[in-house]
Amino acid sequence: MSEGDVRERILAEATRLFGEQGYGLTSVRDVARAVGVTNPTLYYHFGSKEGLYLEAIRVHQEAIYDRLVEVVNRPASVRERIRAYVQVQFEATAANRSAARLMMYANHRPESGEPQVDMMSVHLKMEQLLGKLFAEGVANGELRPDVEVIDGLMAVTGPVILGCYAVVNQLPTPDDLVDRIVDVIFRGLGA
Amino acid sequence: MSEGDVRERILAEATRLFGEQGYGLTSVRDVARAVGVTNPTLYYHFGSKEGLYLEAIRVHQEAIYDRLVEVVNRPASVRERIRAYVQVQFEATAANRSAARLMMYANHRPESGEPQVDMMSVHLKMEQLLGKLFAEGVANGELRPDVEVIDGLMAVTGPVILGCYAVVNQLPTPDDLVDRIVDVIFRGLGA
Amino acid sequence: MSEGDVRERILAEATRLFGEQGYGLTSVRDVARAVGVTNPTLYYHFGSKEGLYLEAIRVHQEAIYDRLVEVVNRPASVRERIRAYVQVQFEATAANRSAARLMMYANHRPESGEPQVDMMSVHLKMEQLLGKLFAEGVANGELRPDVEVIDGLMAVTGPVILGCYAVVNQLPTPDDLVDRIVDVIFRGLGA
Amino acid sequence: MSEGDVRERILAEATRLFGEQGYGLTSVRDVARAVGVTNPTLYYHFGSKEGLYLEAIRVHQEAIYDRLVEVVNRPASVRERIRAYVQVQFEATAANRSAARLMMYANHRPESGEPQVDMMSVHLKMEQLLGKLFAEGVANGELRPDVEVIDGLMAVTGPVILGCYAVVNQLPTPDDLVDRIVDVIFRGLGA
DNA sequence: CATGAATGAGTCTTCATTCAT
DNA sequence: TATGAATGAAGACTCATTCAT
Repeated sequence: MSEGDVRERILAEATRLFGEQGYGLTSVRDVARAVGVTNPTLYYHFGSKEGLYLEAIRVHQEAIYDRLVEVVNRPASVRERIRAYVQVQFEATAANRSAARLMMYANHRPESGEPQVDMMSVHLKMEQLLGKLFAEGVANGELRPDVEVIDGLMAVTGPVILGCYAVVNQLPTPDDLVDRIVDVIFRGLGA
Repeated sequence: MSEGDVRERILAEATRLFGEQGYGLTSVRDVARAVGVTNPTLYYHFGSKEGLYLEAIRVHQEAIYDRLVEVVNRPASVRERIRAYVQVQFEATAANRSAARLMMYANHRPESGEPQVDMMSVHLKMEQLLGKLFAEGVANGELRPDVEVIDGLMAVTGPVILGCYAVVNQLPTPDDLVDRIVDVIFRGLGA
Repeated sequence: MSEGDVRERILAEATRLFGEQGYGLTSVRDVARAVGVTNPTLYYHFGSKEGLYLEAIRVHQEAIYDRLVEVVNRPASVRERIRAYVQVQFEATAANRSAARLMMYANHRPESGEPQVDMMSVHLKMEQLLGKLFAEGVANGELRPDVEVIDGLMAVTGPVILGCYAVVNQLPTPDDLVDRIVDVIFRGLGA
Repeated sequence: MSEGDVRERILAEATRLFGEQGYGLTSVRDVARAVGVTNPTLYYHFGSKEGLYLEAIRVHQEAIYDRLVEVVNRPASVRERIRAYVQVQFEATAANRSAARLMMYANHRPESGEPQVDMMSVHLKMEQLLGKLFAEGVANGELRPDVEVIDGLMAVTGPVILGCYAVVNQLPTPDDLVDRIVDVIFRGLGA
């Protein structure tokens, strides 16, 4: 029907269904039916169920990573950039809950039986991104001089995951969640 | 037949396999074979695949929650108890990686197609646990007076999840991880 | 619980369930659960599912045949006895729809795969019963002299089956159904 | 593969097996094996075991009803048409005993547990068919003026069922069965 | 590009039955 | 008498995948 965007529509439905139901419980026919094409059409475009799954993940991984890179390289204070880093992830999650759920799903995938997604390399890339930011912060005095990458990861990525979890599952979140998180990241809880 | 209650052995193998492979890709026969019983025996004891899954989760939820309650009610400073709270979760994770993986899996489950596990109620109970701790800390001056529950959750639970993720996936973690986390929780990253 | 009538209660529930659901779709556990005993108890009393089925049928076959014998041997006109013969079957059907359904079910059983119930011998016995009645009628001038058994069977048993079918399935039937049937049996439809 | 439409061959074997063994004791695999195709092929064409069963019944219901309509609308006396009505049913039964057995089976089905076949609507349609015939007969003086539909049904359908039962089960029947039945229908048994 | 038809392997689940207690 | 626990066999059904068209 609609020109050559069949591929895109398959990816969109696959993202939605893999995210909603998981890999094992989403059948190739589920996806085909949702798109309105027949079964072999999917195989024509993606080769296998696994290929479709991996491609759906890859597309979204790439999209969000690109946005994070852009944010981290902005000319702004480290605090402002950390804030933007958190915000971008929340916004991306809210904008496409299915895709976000799929990423979470892939991250916490079982250690066998499902397609092995290369989440580690993207984690490392994001770690490098944050690491650079922390180093800048330490250098320009915005951060404590003894802050190491591991500390920053715990302080920043932990709350991000929690927040995304809440958004994906539509749990109530305060309006000023991002500011609260940044505040805690910088000041801690201690008196 | 062999030693050990059959029911317990089924639960143990189910925990392992559901954790390793996920719900959808673990077959009832997988579990039965691992235990060394036949298929209907599982149905005799748990009624269905879903019943087995839910029971496996329930048992471990309960076990860890009980330990957390004990730790939070100890006579010690809030800082020490937060430290113990974090440590208990890491230890439990390391002690039974399969069960921990299963809990993570259930937490990040797809929103349909798999058994609906009541993770929310246990989350709320743990939130209350931490909330009480934070209130104590604010009252006795260990915590900043403006700390609210949401802040504490982000600061504490976020790093806990990240750490458990690392332990479950056997990623390298520093020996002093718990101390680093507590330090960041209390002092933040800011200069 | 209740003394020695366990056997009777099993038979009653078996009759009901076999009648309602058929042999193939009624499980031994269905019956056991309905009675409130465990599975092996049924085996203790009846040896097998097939034994239970056959016994349930036998009991009801016997009961209705005895009543028919009694009716046919009454000192009355042939017409009155045919009327009673029809009425007894309708009454027995209405009194225990489950049992009646079971008898119908057994009669129209598939020719393989289910326990072979000896319906033929009871049919023959009832044929003899009616045959005697018809002979009497021919002899005493109540029936046409050329009436043979086959004619009588068609005229009498056909409507009886139809009527029982209606009663079992709770279809509406006229109040004077029996009289109408007897009238048609004797006078036919022709002008 | 082999000649003949696969769908038709499945229907034929399904009719035979459901008729011979009943619904509950006929497995999908039985049918597939008899046709020489694999299990999912049946699902591809009929969606479910129930769908196959209902379709098999529907096809034969339709076929016989069409023939009865044709017979009843012939230009002939009411008696001749009733004779043809009876004969058609016997012939159809003898021509395809499996299908006839299936129709009987479906008619006397248990009231739960098996697919609900809509036998009632076809019964009503046949009742209308006969009703029209009876009304004609009363109008043109072939039938007694006080004959109502219920009388006719009992007199005609009863013997038809008995006769079909005999044919299906290959019991001995006299050569002039149809004439005997018509004779009894019109003249009754009475002197 | 796309499909209608087909399949081998596997899914969860239930069955009638048994046996030590 | 009755049961708790277990089983081998079979049930209906779905899966990812293929191939001729």
